[in-house]
Amino acid sequence: MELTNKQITVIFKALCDENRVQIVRLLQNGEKCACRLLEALQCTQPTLSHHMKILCDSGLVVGRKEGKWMYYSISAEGTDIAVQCLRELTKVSESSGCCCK
Amino acid sequence: MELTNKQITVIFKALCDENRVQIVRLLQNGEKCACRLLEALQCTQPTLSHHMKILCDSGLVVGRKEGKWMYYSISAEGTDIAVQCLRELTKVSESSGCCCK
DNA sequence: AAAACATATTGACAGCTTTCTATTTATATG
DNA sequence: CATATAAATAGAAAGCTGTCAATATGTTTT
Repeated sequence: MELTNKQITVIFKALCDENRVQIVRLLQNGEKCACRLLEALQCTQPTLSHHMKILCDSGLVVGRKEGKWMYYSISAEGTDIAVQCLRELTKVSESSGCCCK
Repeated sequence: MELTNKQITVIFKALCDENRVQIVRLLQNGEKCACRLLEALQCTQPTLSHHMKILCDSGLVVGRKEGKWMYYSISAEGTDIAVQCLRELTKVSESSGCCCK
């Protein structure tokens, strides 16, 4: 998995905003309709729509349209990529000196 | 480990900027002096200092002062917290319906 | 076809981020 | 002690982000 610096920022930008973190928490209970999220979120519908776009762009969340409703859920694949990305990015190479370099 | 939404945003804000992602990559090879990072980074010294502050605030990076030099490295503890935080945040509860809710 | 509803898009504005130059603080050296 | 060096801070400018009101798009129902 080779991600550019730019792609990495897109993933983690999703979690840079308190409202979006809250949305992810709400989705931990399973797939939710946008209107349900809106009820829980003290913001307007366009603002929610904006946040959902950023979450979907990051890959952490996926949307599914059903009639006039939009259902969102946490993406297992997307979150696996994010976790692996974070692990690899913060992994210190074995040949690197400890604190005594 | 109970982090607030705000604390979570502070962690991931560190990785929302391409320059900071690049800095973390540079630190994968081990502890580095600020002046070394500056050489590799096409930005001014105050800008680097600003980014290092955000990285340290996130806990992903730690700084160590030695004389007039400042040495930075990836924090094993901080990155473990970040990975665990990301895992927990994106974990879907077992009782949640699949796609058929 | 018209009305109602759910969501997305547009455009505007306030506030935050990134970046720079200039300056300050702290440390080492002649 | 004066000078040089490394890093942090202050202040300002440009650009990005989050937010809203208004509007558009798409879907269902009457």
